[in-house]
Amino acid sequence: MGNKITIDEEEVKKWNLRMPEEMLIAVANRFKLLSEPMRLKILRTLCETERTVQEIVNEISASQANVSKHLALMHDNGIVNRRKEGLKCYYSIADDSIIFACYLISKSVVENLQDRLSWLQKVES
Amino acid sequence: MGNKITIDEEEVKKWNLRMPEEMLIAVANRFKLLSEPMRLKILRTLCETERTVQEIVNEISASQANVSKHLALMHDNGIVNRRKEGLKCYYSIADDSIIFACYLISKSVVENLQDRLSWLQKVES
DNA sequence: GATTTGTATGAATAAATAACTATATAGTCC
DNA sequence: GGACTATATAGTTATTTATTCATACAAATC
Repeated sequence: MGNKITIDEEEVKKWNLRMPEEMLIAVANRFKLLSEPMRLKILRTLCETERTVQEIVNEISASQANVSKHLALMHDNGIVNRRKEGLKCYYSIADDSIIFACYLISKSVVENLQDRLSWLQKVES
Repeated sequence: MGNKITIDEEEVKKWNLRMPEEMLIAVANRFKLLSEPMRLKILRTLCETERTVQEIVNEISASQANVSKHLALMHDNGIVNRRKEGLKCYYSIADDSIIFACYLISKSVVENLQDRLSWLQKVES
């Protein structure tokens, strides 16, 4: 029946606190990982369950080399897990907070679009 | 006393749903905005309250031109507000979900670092 | 051991962009 | 209008990186 995630707003504001430069760069790097549509597509396929490279290649239309490189990058940065089984290599999401961030941003982007649409409708009428 | 933000996990999983290509690109673009340390620094100064360009330039050490460009970019993408008052131009955060995302990712990055540290300590001992 | 299959990697190319310098714009005050 | 201040913009450079093609590696099967 739907688990709830609860977060204290006070805690959110702590992001505001001074943070060493390298921490900030680490955060920026993590965002950079999420800033490519192709990687978001890959992560989306991993939401349901782990997948092999080939499965991902088939789902999204992209070259094997490209998918493999993106997966390697995400693995190096600890946001996906790798599990080898014979020839196949299964990848899965290692960090749920990333999916959460995707959800937040998606929602915000949609709301933004909706606002612009309703504004357009007002202007047109 | 802290307000609580509550989110349904079921809803989070909806990110998983098919999403038109352009939406995905919009989400990626928003992440890209957050993927530069300099922009995170700027956003951080805006967390407390609105600020002028000069105030930001003084707080973080960066050139006026650079700060101005980053602000323009973020304004064009709707994540900061612009308010002119005479010569000065006040910027503020337009989209709180971005701060929330920063919080989430920061937390995850810190935990990740802590894990690596404790792993290192185990190895060393 | 040779072949096949799944995945990774190296080199090359093209595109995006952060930062800098110099300059322009725009509002304020004399 | 002229000087001054705050902000924005143009042009340039250097760096990063997504993608492609070709090839290497590694495990399984024959």
